Amino acid sequence: MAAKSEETRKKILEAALRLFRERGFAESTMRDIAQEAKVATGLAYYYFPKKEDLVMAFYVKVNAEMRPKVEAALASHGKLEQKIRALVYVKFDYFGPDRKFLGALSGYSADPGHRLSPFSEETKEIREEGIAQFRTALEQSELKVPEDLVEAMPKILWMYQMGMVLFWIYDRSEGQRRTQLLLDKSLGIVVLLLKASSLPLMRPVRKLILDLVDVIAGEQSAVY
Amino acid sequence: MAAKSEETRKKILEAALRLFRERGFAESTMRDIAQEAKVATGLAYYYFPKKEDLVMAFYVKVNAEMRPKVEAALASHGKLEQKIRALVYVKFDYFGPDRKFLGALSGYSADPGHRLSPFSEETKEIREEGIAQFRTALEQSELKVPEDLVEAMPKILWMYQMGMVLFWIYDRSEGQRRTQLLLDKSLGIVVLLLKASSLPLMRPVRKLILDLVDVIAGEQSAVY
DNA sequence: CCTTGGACTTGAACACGTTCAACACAAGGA
DNA sequence: TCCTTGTGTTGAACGTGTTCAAGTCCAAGG
Repeated sequence: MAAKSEETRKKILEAALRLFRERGFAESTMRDIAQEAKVATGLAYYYFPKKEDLVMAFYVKVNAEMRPKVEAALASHGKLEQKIRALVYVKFDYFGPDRKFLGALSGYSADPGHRLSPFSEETKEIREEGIAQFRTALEQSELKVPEDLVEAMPKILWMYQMGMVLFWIYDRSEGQRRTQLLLDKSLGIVVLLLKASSLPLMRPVRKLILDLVDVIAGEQSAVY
Repeated sequence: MAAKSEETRKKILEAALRLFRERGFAESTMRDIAQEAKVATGLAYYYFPKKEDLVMAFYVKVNAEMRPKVEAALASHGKLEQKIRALVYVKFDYFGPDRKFLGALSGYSADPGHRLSPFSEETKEIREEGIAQFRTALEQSELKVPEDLVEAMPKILWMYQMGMVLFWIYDRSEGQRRTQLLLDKSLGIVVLLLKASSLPLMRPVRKLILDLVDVIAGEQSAVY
């Protein structure tokens, strides 16, 4: 009966997330987690071979739970700027209670070789989904994206979002005011640049940006 | 006799760096290091309370050793673009043999709360020195930097450099061609933007950039 | 009903970062 | 010369992530 197994796995994951939220990631021992789930230490490892895998599972879980909200954000009327803002805020809302716990991990975020990095092979699926959100937002908007930028643009916006989230995670200002400020000040420019990008005059600039995206994105992930 | 103590410290640090280079950071045990230095494990901790402190010491050491080369780079004739490039290359040259070992650590780089992060309180001195290098480069150049940007510009260039170094660390292409490409493609724009920044038309853009720098740099470091 | 194979579960054991109580030793001071 | 003080130095011990040999349990085949 696979259901039983699934049950156990869930029990362990929930115990882990409970402890992570209460005490933080580093402060929660695998022994603690197992005990909280009322199983032997080894069993936690049977389902989650590394402590990191618990985080990975958390990431997948939150991503799934966010999906409806994301769709709602995309379905809402409003200009592109509003939609981008809405997309970012969905993330803030969902990660909100876990901001501190995320901070403990996000050390890894810069290292594309690390499994938990948003740029890693293992997070690829989630990343693609995130990029697709921005593709949809762009398609829905009345904005005319130049042919040569169609592919890269969603990636760029996703990167922009990642920057915001990263900044937000480390933002110690009360209520993360600073992040809001940054978002307010930067989002306008981003959209402005997007609009300006289709000007004929901008052709060389586009070429340049694309080159940069190419160099940066080009196989610059996975195993180190 | 303080000299004896200093001697021991050096012996341990050298053993550590030797092992880090040979096997990598994670693969070198504190026990290994102590043994390589022919001392007890505890003694390594007497001089370097955390394994990280060995890395910190490495960072300080390299920074000091780089200084003459940096000065040479700054003293050389050439346009601003050449100097920036020269500054970046000094770093590549010095960190070259340790690129892999740096990769093992630089997970921390995104976390300003982590001691080893280039944005942390503990690396402040080294960071300031790095920023000063770009200040000098700017002063030496014939470029007229608008008054309101004088303070921020070196910081921006330093950030640009950090980006390049980070990219270089993770660049798995042969001889880090990709990084060279990125540098070639981006440096031109950077300097172009620098020049354009003094145009009267650019005043609002400058204001905006400064606001952004303010938000980002504003106390966004230190203890989490 | 017994057996067998595989999924599931256990707790002890290991390696590594780190801590710490204890000891060694040199330099003054009595 | 003995005592005191402080800097060096030692190795055992602790907590944590992780591994693993040894079960336990159960469904399916005989």
